[in-house]
Amino acid sequence: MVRTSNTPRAILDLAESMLQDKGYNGFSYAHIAAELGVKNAAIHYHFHSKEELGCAVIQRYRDRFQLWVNNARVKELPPQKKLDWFFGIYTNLRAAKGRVCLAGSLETDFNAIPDSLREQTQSMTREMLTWLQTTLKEGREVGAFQFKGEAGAKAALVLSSLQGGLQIARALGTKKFHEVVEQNKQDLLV
Amino acid sequence: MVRTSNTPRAILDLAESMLQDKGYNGFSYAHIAAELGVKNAAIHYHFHSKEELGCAVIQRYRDRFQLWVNNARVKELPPQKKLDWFFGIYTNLRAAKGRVCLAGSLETDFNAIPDSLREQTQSMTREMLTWLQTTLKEGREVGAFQFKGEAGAKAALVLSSLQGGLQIARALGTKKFHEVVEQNKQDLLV
DNA sequence: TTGACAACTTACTAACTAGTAAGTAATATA
DNA sequence: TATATTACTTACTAGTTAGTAAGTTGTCAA
Repeated sequence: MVRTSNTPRAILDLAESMLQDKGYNGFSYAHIAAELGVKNAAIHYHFHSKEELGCAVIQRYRDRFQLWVNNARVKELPPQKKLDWFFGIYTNLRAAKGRVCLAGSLETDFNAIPDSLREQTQSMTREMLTWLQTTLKEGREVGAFQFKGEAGAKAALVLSSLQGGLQIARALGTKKFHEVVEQNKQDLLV
Repeated sequence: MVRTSNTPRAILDLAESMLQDKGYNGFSYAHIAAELGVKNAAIHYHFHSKEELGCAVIQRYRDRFQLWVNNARVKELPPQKKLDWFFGIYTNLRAAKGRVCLAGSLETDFNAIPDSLREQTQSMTREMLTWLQTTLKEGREVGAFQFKGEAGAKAALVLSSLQGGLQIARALGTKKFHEVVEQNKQDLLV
């Protein structure tokens, strides 16, 4: 058979966007199959179970994130630029049909998803929070940021607000999300 | 038949806690019926459809919130006490088996719920945000709070972070939620 | 040219979903 | 005491869910 397209990747792309759009219990194999123009069983051929597919989506996201933050050029960026990039992830999600972040979607469905997805979600969230904490800490040390208390707590506040901001924007519009981003920046301003 | 209990209320209580636990697509009439020790159809007798039940849950929540914020005694509380009460809503949710707030749950499932629920969610979120904005504004005017920019934007940041904080705590533990609350307080400190 | 293999489709299952129609039993009211 | 009403149960439906088993077809390597 001619392999004109990368089906597993197309499935992952769709699963990721559907997770961000409707949540883990809001989409099915049938939805993915229909969108891709194949049959239900074709999805099962590439991803044995929905649980496996979900895990693969998060794993790919984690890999993408680590690849970026470990990139040599990125590491040399000034703290403000790093933070701008991070905020940009969420701004892009909001621009893409009002998606929410993977972490927010999976944590909200936390008690309705398989164990392995919970563990993946935990790792993903920890990795993002750790990076943000380090970036804020370094930023304050070089005088780029200003905030009271510990970097870990400020990172938790910033991450929570971005995650919640995407959700609130669904009810009250994109303007609310931008207010959250701008207020975060203003609060960090030296 | 003996009416020893208030079934509609028991259904609303269960539906609310299940919404906060598993999301709109994570619970069914069968779950509620089983928990209540009645049959599926008994739930339909009191709430014609799941959509109607969902709306009733949010409406009751909105009524409760408005009753509190419009209470004469509450209105005379100093801004810090008002804010402490508001934070307490979320702290109590976290303590109750790690529930998330209704707004966060419904906004995350926003594209997978009926229209009427979207409208209810919108109203609920607007009402909470409006109250928070007013409280922050008045608090700054009397010198109880300090923050840069407009009260609306700061309110959006605080509300987003509480909502997101409950979710992140599911993955990383209650400590993360408390960090979010304390950082919010510290950032508002005069 | 043959045979292995990848990437599917067809056809199915068991469990669950919201929702309905008709029947039943206890209680309140006339 | 008769009747109406409330609060259910029993029994069902049509649609959807994840998942499986067996068959099909195009491609490529030996």
